[in-house]
Amino acid sequence: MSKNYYITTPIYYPSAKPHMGHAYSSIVADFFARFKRIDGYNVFYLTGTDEHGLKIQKAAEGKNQDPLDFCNEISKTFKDLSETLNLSNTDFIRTTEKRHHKSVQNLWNILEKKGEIYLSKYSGWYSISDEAFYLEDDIEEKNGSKVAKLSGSSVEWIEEESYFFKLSKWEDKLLELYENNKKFILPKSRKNEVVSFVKSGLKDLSVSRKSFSWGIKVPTNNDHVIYVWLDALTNYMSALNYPDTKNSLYKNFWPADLHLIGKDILRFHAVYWPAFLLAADLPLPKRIYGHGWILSGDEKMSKSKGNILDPLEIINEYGLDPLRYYLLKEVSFGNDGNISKDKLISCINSDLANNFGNLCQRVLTFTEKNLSLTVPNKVNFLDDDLNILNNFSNNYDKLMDYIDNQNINSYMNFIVDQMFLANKYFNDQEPWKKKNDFKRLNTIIYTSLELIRKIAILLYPVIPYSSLKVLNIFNINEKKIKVDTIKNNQYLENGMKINKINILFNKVE
RNA sequence: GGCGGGGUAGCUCAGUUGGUUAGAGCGCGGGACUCAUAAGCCCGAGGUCAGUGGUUCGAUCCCACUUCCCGCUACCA
Repeated sequence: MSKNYYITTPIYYPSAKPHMGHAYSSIVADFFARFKRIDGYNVFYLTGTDEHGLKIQKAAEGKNQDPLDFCNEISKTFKDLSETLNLSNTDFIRTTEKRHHKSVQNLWNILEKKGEIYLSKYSGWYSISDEAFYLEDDIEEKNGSKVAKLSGSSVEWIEEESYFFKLSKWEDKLLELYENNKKFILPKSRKNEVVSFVKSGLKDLSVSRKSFSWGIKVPTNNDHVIYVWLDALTNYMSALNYPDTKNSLYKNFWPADLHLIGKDILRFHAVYWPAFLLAADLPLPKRIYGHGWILSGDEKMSKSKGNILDPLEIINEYGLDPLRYYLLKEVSFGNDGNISKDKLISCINSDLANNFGNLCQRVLTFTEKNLSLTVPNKVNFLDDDLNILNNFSNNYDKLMDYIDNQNINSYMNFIVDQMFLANKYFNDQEPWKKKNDFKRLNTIIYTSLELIRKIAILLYPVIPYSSLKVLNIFNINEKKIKVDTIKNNQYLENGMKINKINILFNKVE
């Protein structure tokens, strides 16, 4: 049986240009997608844009534009970002596409037919400027009019006809799901939040709006537009040609293995989405991972603070792979992380240039001078060689486990440890003093080349461009990369001609 | 307010199912080497593991309290 893996990013809301948070989600997802591919999986990696809703409609009106034209423009910036980030996504879905409309309306019809959706009235105190409803407790009387305590903006009583989804009905089933499937929501701290939220009681969810029109129409009542989250979440199935559940994409890839999302949209994915699917009697995704935010310094990036780090600017200045490497290694995955130029530069110089880049350089130059760029023959491993080479086979299962638990940091730590050890190995073996002992010299070089190969393979999901440059030394192209070859200590063919490379990472002064 | 998470070296973070000298990277000080992007390697300085009390032969790790930080507490997404 072939192994399949389906991973998704959130679909991004294109009310403004992409920022570091979008880049982060996408890069992390790309890391897993690429890893699974070199581990022999068929991978479907989906990203896209979520284009409906009042905000978009208003933003378009503000620019005197048709909403779709407006979305076309901004969606393209997200698509461009995918290219810039070197994402290996299989598809890019937009909720304004026909295939998605069909999919959402189908899901709606099922839910309505099953009696999971009913027509009623939504009412409450609404603040137009806050775009939010408030509870009785959250408003107060001021100068004779009702205002929201938090914002002080005036509220009015609004009643609107709306369809409701019977969310309350699924409370126990959801709790059961979280209980039986301990890793359905990760990290654990976020799971606790969701559980306590559901335990506190679920109310039925309003899933249609009459107050604006930019969205997918309720099939049985065109006065209503389907609630953006019911719309948006369904994208994960639309891309697999749902409602055609017989086609190979759907059959191979649904349910998703991993919905990777930011912590701010956890509830929609961990509560509403499984409830919709349960109600429609469809299989549930296997895992929801809510990652943290990328902060600038210690603060949330914001225009007023002037501390926004635009991913495109960073990439222009320092390159893509350094950014990818930084986000994956330096951010404690699951928690909020920091990025600053100083930290990025320090990371580039010490890890990429001085450590790994220089390792490649010293070994290759040495091979050039002493073996005319060929893989040595007559290799005879001693314990010193095997000790370090075997780290990869000895820790192989652990590495797989890290990936399956989204333990990116342990994975990265392993790589960094091997970089240090490889440099130390080369240092301790002092091949420059072994010019009279060819057998030993050859073995040291062979071992060093193997170490570079193994490290580069593990780095492929992290920094694909740079990894491929390194692997090209050994004529290993992208299609030939298989992660399990890191268990092989003699993958490199004796006598094979190898290719020189330029400086891999330039230091930033 | 309620529920949850957290406060570990100058900085960013690991870790301990309780057990002799608490870890890594970066930064800092010193040393030996020279294949290499003056990179790499070795050695070192630096922590009352937030505070107080308790359980225990023994707590950074368990319990209680105190204090500080953060998240969630539903229909903007």
